[in-house]
Amino acid sequence: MTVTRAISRDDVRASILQASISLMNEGGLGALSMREVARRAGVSHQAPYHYFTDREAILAELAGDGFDRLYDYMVSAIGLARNARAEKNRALGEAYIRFALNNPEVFRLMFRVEMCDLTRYPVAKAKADRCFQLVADTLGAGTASTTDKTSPDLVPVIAAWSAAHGLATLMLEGKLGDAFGDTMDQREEAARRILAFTSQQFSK
Amino acid sequence: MTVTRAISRDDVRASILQASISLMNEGGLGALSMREVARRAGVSHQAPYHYFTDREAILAELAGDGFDRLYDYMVSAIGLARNARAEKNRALGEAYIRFALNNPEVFRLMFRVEMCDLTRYPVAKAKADRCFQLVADTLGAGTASTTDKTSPDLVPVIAAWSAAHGLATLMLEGKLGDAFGDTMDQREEAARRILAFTSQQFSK
DNA sequence: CGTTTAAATTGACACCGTCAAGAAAGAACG
DNA sequence: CGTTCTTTCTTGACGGTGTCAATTTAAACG
Repeated sequence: MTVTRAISRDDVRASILQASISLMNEGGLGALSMREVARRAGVSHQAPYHYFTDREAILAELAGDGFDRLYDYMVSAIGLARNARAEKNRALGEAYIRFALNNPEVFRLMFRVEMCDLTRYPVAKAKADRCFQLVADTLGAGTASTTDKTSPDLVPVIAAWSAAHGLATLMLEGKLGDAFGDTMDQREEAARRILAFTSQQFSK
Repeated sequence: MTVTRAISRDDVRASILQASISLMNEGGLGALSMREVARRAGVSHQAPYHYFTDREAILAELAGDGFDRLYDYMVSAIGLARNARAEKNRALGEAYIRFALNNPEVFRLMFRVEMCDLTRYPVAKAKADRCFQLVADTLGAGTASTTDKTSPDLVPVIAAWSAAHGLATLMLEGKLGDAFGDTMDQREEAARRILAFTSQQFSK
């Protein structure tokens, strides 16, 4: 009945994931190789295959974690915001962008289909869907035909989501140059300004 | 004085690029390997290194081509649009998204800094900047403090650009699911609707 | 022609992801 | 205790990659 073991199966799995995370954050997703992960976790180069079917399965797990963290970011931001629709929406967008800027590599991973195709990883997909549902529920809370909950008008929701996602992406990839400063604080402040403008326009 | 040669140096270079393009379009950027490119171009595995310093240099060239094509997309769309600011803006956004959907792989390449860091490829960077300038000039043409051409207010420009870019990205990566249909026409039509909404909101 | 210089090739190295087979270790049972 | 069985891990191999180095081929020039 295996009560106490020096190092449990879960420990190895966790150390593999931990190695993957630090590798991703240090050298980007390109530096996350199966063999280097194994090396860092102190196991043989094949051991990770006993916990993940292949490299993409590890990425899917990391992406899933990312969606969980993004969810927390957004929930807490919504909770803190003043109780007006426009305020909630603005807070949501800011949280989205803050997450992206603070976790660039995992954000990339979460939104690049060729890196891990979430349709093949149901649990990660569920975590992603939970995020999208939260976005839709929050942004769509005051839309025209929202009386029937079954099919709210997705157009305004996706429009707003696109605005936040596009801004996050462009900043992440350095496409906005240093027009808004180069420190993290300056970038976040710029993002806030741009998002405030969008949010204001979208509030009629 | 080398007048006519059976196959010129430029021919080889062009065939290498052509192989790269077809490889990218067939199997994605991951399928674009130095050796496979060489194989397709009918040269040795090392020959491409006489024309491009490394893999990233090829990608930079492809990205540059992409920006040129995007520029053409946008210019022609602006030219066709009715002569009102809102119409031009809408046409610009539609062209942007049409390009992304029609050229997914090169669009990804153009906006992923770890694939080719444009700061290290000045000619490609210039082509990119030309695009961004066109966007800024078009979108910023009627902004509040646009009297002084030196520093127009970038906030509305980037807000609108983000909206289009985010929509393109989300569609490209399949994050919008099949909520808007799965054929190309349906997707484009959906993009038009969403963009129309955004554009309308941004027009006050 | 020979000589010089550029171009292209072959070969090697260190990685990578992953399949396959074997070793080690532990649990179950007599 | 020993034996068997099963799960866990390792070692080894294969074909692929990007790229450096040395070498061969081809072109240009005198």
